[in-house]
Amino acid sequence: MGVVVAGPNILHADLDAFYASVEQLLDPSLRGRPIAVGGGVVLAASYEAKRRGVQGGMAGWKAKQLCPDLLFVGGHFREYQRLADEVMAVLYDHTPHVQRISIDEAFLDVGGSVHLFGPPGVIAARIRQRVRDEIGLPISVGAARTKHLAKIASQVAKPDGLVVVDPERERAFLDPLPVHLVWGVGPVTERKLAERGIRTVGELAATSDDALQSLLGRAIGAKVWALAANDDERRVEGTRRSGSVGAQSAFGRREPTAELVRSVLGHLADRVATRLRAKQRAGRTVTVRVRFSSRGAPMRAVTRSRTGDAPVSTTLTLTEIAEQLVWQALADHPDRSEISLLAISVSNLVDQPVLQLELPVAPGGQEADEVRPGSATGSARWAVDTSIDAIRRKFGRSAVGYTSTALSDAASVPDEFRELAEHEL
DNA sequence: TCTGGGGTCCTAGGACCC
DNA sequence: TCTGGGGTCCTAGGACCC
Repeated sequence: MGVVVAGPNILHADLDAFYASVEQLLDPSLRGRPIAVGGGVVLAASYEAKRRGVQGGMAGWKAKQLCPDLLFVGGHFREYQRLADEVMAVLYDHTPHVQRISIDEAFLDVGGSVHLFGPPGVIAARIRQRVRDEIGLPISVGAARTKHLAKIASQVAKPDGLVVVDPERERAFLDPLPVHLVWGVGPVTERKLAERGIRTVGELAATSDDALQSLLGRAIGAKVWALAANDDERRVEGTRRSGSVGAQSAFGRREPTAELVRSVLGHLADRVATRLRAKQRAGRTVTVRVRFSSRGAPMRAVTRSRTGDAPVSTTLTLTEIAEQLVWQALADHPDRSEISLLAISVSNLVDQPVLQLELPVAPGGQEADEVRPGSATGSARWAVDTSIDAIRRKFGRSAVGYTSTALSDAASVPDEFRELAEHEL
């Protein structure tokens, strides 16, 4: 009589060097060559480039230094979305329990599918084959008993591989791996652990929970320890609704003039508010971020936020609040003369159906509170915004809007890239 | 020649309430 | 003439993820 052990029913499927692989798919002359999507900054690098030390997020000039024959290609961002959606459709063919966690990766629970398709390893192989044959992209898959193990397995499987972690071999699989593969261990935590001589997951698991909590903080320490100890109870869920909506823009070193601040924030507020309205959401908290540029030293960013009583989703109101907050942040740092990035984020989201907002002015709503959708100003702004939304749906984003395109020359990333984020996963 | 854009979660201190 | 303890919300900063 043996103990029944759950099978490796959780799959983590992760497209390899996704943007770069799409470019190599679309243009066969790029195959086998070190390429990077982007320019000023590397958004994605092919494996040929990664082998030479090029990494995502790296400055373009640095990547070129490491790999002189690196080829920069502009991104086909709409293709990324389309192809990733096709891949997800293949995943859904094998189970309805798919949790997409980014454009190019997802967890699957195939426990209910084994009677149809065979054991998890067979399902994983089948998925990889179909994605390769039907779409033309390499995808790595990890199969294990928990999400954490499956995720690590897919990382170990890369590029273009499959790793199944047999439930009896989990400890042997985990112990020799480097700590940075544990979810939640980034560069800072990795360094702190290394200072204590902790480099492998096995060493991490052998450290006491208390010691980790005092080293890393209560929550992080407990979480990291639990994962290293192979105690992961998380289930594959549906895709969650996001708790905030934001946008940012980097524009190089600039003096924060009223014109610059107004035009950047107008553009950002337009993007954020449009997305909020499309989701029928609005948020009570507005947060802005200002990144100061400084020569030599690492860049410092500060945030300022304000939580109001009424949820915001109109472009003009969001612009006004953001402007006040940015000037507040600038006033707090009179020594800094140049900034390089502005961001707006709206959180504390609530549902705000269109119908509710189209109701007549609420009693007492005529007062000065411009934020309140029931007020005269709020209604007028809402009406303007929904008209613009409708025109754009019909004729495209550039058909009408609040702000000039003066800044688009300076934009380092095409709007298409930003739109990737606007697509609901 | 520094470093894109979209998110989540945690911490710590303070205000405020009971 | 001193001061409890818990809970919630807000703000700011930071680590981390893709």
